[in-house]
Amino acid sequence: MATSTVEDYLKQLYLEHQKTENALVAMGKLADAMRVAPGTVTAMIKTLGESGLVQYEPQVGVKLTRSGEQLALHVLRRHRLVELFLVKVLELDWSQVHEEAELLEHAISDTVLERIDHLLDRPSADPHGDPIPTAAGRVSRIRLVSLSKCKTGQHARIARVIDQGAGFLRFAEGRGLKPGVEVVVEQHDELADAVTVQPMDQAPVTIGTAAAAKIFVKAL
Amino acid sequence: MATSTVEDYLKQLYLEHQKTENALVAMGKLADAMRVAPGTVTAMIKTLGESGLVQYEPQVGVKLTRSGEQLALHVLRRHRLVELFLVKVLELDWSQVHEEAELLEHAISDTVLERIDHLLDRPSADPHGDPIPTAAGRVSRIRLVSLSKCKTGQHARIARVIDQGAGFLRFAEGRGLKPGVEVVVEQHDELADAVTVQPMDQAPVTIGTAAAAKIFVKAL
DNA sequence: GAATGTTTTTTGATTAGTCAAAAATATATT
DNA sequence: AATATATTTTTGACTAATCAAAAAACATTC
Repeated sequence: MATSTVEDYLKQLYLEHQKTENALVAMGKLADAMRVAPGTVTAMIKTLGESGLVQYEPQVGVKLTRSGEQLALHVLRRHRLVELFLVKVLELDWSQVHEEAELLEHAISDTVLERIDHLLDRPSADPHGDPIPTAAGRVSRIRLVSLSKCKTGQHARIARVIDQGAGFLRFAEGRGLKPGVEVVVEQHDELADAVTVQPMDQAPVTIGTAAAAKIFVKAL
Repeated sequence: MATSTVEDYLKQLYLEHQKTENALVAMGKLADAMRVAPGTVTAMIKTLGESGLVQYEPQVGVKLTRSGEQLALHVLRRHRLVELFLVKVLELDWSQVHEEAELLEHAISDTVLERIDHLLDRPSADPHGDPIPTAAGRVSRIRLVSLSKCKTGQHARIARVIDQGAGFLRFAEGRGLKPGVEVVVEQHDELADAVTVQPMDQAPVTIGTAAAAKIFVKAL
């Protein structure tokens, strides 16, 4: 059985790998993500390499093997199902659930996970719009477009918000910017580095492109 | 913050202390309960003593201090609320929930615990009838009588089953012997070492006094 | 291409939790 | 009481995960 520390390394490695478009993940990046000293990562990655969970290229970086990826996806599945469960059943705020799920993801058995999945009617995304891997370890890879790339006049539906920070999430929710909401891009001004969107039945909001880049939509 | 190992020692110490009618708990007993070598317990108890969580009498035994007890009760509260939650909301079988709760009890935040408590409408007992300590660390101490002490003809309601083993619990459930069920003691034969009870609307069951001793009732 | 800076690895140490086996202590039995 | 048995403590060792700081490797810049 993988310890919860190992599960965290694999999960974080998976997420970094995604972020950097499938390149090897640098040790420093992983150290930051894990909030751990660089030397600790080197040591850990070596042992994960010996267990066949990662492929390690000294001085270059590291990536998951297939079995490491399967394990990472299983952790991610638990994390995301738990998040949705916390929002839907226990009515926590979406800005809180990431932290809670960080703990619970290591303590949920397959039996309980299956019950949650069933209760939520086999959902495919968590409250932030992040896809929930299947029990078999498959992830739907729908291509979405970032709000920061939308043209003026675009009509779309928010599908995903990529920021687990409570601050940003509370802000977004307060302005009506959460998954499921329909929006119209009122104005995208490259020079002003800003996007103005109008969520359905809400006041228009203007946000910088850095913030807009964290919100992904599906064109309508 | 107490590690989950420390939480387990405190919880087990509390339970053993109950079992042995408030005597100091012998190191060997704790070692058995924790499924750990005796020397390990000695070492652990010493450090718990230094943290002021237990009072340790070398060569004699150990018991919780007030602050250790408060912590133990908080763990027990999580454990029992989780058990009830698993049965009521996720519809697990009462014979499974103890094992699951062993894991989850260390991963539930106060926020989540409060939501569960609210959802279940501030329950006072878990699926086995074990009392759920309040958030302030108070436990209701209702005195119940064991089925093994009941006289022939006694009419009573099952209130608690003290055995976390899946085997016994499945057996008991199959025979209608679970908390809430009304029973009549058809016959208590001291010489035969057996008790025959008839659960409401079920066939009568005859069980040995050792088994009957694990079932507690409230006289009606 | 030598000097400077950044990243990664190595080294030596630390903490929590554990075990096996030896030593000490307490309890029972003749 | 003297011996045998059981329990507890001590000792030395191990694993997983971590850090700080020195060393090595790589990258950048003048």
